[in-house]
Amino acid sequence: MSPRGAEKLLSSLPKPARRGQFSASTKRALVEVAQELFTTQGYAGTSLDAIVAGAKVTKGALYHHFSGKQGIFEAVFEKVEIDASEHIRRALKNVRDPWDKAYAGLAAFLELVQDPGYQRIVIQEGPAILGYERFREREERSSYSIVREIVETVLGASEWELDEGLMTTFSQIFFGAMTSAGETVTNAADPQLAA
Amino acid sequence: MSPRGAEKLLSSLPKPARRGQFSASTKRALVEVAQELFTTQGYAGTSLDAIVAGAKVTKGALYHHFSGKQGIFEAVFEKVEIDASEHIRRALKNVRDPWDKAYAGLAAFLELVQDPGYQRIVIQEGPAILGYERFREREERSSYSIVREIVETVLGASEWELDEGLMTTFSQIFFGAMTSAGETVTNAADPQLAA
DNA sequence: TCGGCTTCCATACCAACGGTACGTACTCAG
DNA sequence: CTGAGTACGTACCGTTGGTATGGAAGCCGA
Repeated sequence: MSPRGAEKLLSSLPKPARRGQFSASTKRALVEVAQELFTTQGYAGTSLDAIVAGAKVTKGALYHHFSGKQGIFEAVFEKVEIDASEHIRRALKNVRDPWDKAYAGLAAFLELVQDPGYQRIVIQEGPAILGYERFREREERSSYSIVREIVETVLGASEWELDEGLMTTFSQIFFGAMTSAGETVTNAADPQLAA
Repeated sequence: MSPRGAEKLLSSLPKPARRGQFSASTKRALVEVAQELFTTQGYAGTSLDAIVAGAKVTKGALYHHFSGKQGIFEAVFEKVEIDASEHIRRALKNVRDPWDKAYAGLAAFLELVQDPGYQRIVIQEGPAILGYERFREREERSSYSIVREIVETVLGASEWELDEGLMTTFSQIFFGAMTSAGETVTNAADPQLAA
């Protein structure tokens, strides 16, 4: 029954759909659909065909804007991280006291790791897809830098002498602890202990 | 043109290779080759054809012993984790003092995360392949349980009153911190600070 | 306004992959 | 000797990521 030949000529009006005037938004549409699918189905479970179908375009469009599957994942990853750091910075906006700031940041972070999108794309699949090096690199430019910032503020407010390298180390360890703590379902005892 | 019938009568005997008497070792051979390839090429970069070629068998054999690609990865993952916990337990064997024990365990763990195999299979690709839940589950049964053990010893030796839930939380956070600390290339300052 | 260049995208197609169906050689209990 | 079960091999399929080709729409200098 060779399925070859007689295709879906009935494809209806192929729809110019999005052309020309929508050209710029095509990229955004692709990223949004990809984010949704990557979050729900995972990276391997999401096919490019599914992405382009959801965005109402074809693979030609995808490969025009991105380098490939990794490329569009990277774009999604970046978007998620940007949203994340914005989320945290919003929570820190109106807090002045260093310790309160640390607490607010921690609370916001714990909210973050609760989000399925962040969890799957950043924590779970990020390292495997981007490679560990690039993953850490990205992380440092977003959430970690915030942690570092807060640690600096807190330690700077105290009267301890602060060694540069020591502070970096402390930030990293504390960041790891926070991630781990966030993973355990946020029971109320955690923040107090971590603090 | 039913391909049924006239098959490859010319199949020649392509080497019985490993049959019958090696039957049990076939599984081990597959796991070993898979471990090597997963470590060097990564999960996605390793094809089943490459694995079975390296083990001198065919896909039929692989699918006889394992449920699929995920199945054989899981076997490799398990092996790596077992080797890892053995590595740590060996380092703890002759140490009696609680604090020395903690230090020895930490040193062994830092050695561990330096190993490319552990790094790639467990840290990097493990979560993405097995899913985060199953990954954590496995982790808890191996390295984490050791941490917990040590923490219990140390805190038990001190004169602090120890709350069960609090100790669990502390163990988890400390475990996260250790992982994070291990990730930063082991500079000599780390162990002292963590202690 | 006309050709050429670039951006943006659709269509057709391919090689490779994971997975399956089925056949076959071997072992062993009865 | 025979039947069931194990341990594979082989051919094949559907889907996938990726590419080659080319066409329509907008700038753009002449």
